[in-house]
Amino acid sequence: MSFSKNKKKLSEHGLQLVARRFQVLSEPTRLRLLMALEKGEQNVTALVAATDFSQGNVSKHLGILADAHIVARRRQGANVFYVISDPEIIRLCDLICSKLAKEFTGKSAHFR
Amino acid sequence: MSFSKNKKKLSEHGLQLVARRFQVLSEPTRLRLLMALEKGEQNVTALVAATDFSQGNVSKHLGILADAHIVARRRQGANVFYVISDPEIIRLCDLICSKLAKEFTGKSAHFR
DNA sequence: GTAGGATATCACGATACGGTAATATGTGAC
DNA sequence: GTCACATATTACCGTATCGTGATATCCTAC
Repeated sequence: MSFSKNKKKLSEHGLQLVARRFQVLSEPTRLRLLMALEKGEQNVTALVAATDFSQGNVSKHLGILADAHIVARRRQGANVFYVISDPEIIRLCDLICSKLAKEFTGKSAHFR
Repeated sequence: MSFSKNKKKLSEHGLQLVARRFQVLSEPTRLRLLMALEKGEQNVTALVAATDFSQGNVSKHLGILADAHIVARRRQGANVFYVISDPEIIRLCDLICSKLAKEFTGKSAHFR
């Protein structure tokens, strides 16, 4: 794993950054929020309604996604709107998803 | 995030599977082992020597990677050889890595 | 059979993370 | 200014995970 197109070796710090990026994507709550954001930009209240998570919890996870530059914040009056700022992340999730689907003979057992 | 090419919604269970897959990739130790395995199939002893992790720790993490079908085990006498069974995972790591590199103005600050 | 190397597993303590509930901060209407 | 709404943050607890050290299992040579 070069983790780099020019085949340079990753430093310890670089490795931790990559690991951290994966970790941000490793929580069902955050993935659910990203799925909700696929429909487009939404404020926190809408995301709370869409996911049935608590407001504080949604806000916390959105903050984590924003810190990782996966979503972007935009304040508009009293509302804060979030939007997916890195669409490639979605392709990445789809890749994992289709990969997992192939690992099951009953492919659609976990999807509907 | 459809997480599926045919745009079907992910069930709760499916979501957890995707999250778990990302979680497996979210540990520096496991990423370092994958980097070592890029050179080709190796047994546990070689991986311990290459990484300076304890033998028990290496074995544990290899087991996690094997459970996720990212690496494959092959027993040969007293030795057990591991090999990357899903090369696409490496491309995925490289993608994240180059993505991170772009987020820093001093791109090569964390790589050498 | 025994001995030794290679690998896996177990028990433990430390640390990190997620969810909840409460509280704080920010914003616009008035 | 006050009030109400929207969002962020904090403190707490429960749980999961990591690394270590010791031990157990597996395999081969003899």
